[in-house]
Amino acid sequence: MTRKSSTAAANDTTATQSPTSGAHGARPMRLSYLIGQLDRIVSRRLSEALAQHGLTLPQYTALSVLRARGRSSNAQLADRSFITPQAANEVVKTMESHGWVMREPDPMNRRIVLLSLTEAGNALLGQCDEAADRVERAMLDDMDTESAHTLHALLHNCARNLRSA
Amino acid sequence: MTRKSSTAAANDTTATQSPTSGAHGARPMRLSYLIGQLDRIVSRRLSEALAQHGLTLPQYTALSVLRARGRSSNAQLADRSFITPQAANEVVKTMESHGWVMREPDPMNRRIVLLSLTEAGNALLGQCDEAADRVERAMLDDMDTESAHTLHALLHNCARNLRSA
DNA sequence: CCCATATCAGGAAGACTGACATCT
DNA sequence: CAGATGTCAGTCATCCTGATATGG
Repeated sequence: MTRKSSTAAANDTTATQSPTSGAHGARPMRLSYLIGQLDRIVSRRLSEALAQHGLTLPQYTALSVLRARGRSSNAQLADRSFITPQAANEVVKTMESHGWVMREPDPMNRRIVLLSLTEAGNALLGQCDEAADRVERAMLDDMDTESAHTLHALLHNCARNLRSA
Repeated sequence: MTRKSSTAAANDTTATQSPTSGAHGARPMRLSYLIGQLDRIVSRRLSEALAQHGLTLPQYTALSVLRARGRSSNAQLADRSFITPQAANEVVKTMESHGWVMREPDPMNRRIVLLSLTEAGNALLGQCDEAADRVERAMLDDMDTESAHTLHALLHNCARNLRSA
């Protein structure tokens, strides 16, 4: 029984008024709060789904990045996964031992190790995509295709704005 | 200099084709990926901004929830912050020692401890709101008010769908 | 007896900073 | 020598699971 969003609202003694802040109750939560909340829920759902296939969320992210961008150095992978090169290296080491990714020296630069998906990694990724699709479909639920597309564009825009800032 | 989204694209050896996956290059990243990415960036920015006021992101979240919802039990706070009661308790203990939140026994149920903002906590929260506003303004940047409102609604909808599922 | 709440204890996963060697 | 990369080591903040005690 892992935190099933319980029955918390049971004993809702909902103080009619806070002692310090004058007005509350209908105050809209800020965007950063909603983003964090949603990420928490999605990550949890996704992790549960991926666990059935034997991999973690960071691993799934790395595999997705490698498929989308093709051969990448560890530094590139880290940058695109928004984690540190050290953290990315940890993930890669584990996945290489499982035979999901390959590491081969860059013919152009002996200092760089290029990473890419193996056949096994690509196949596993395909299976996990289905699991991820199920989670996202549940998330979108009633929303139409256009709304989903709008959300995609808005999120992308927000990330771009903050990255360039 | 902490990971300034570096100059990674420098040595872009961009393999013209992945060895395993046939087609890639323009594959759109899935929503869960974008959500995670954006949360990472926002959290980092927000944490930096909040640090100047002496508090962490989980603390800011807890203070915000307490202001928005009024007196709450630790269990309620945890549920609304999407963390475990134990984690919430950790945050509360620290904040109580700083004098930002008050703990008083529920007159209706001696087992429950009600949490609420102190004057100091409310004042500090107000200062941090300004810092958070700056981050969100940078995030929205060129987007108009309507887009921001749309994003807010969509995120809220997604979270609701997954929570009820 | 059963459930919810609060809280203590232990521990695991992730990410960060610092340091160092190698290569361009 | 400067810049970029990969990697090892240490550390830390956050969150989790497990267990206990108490109240409704």
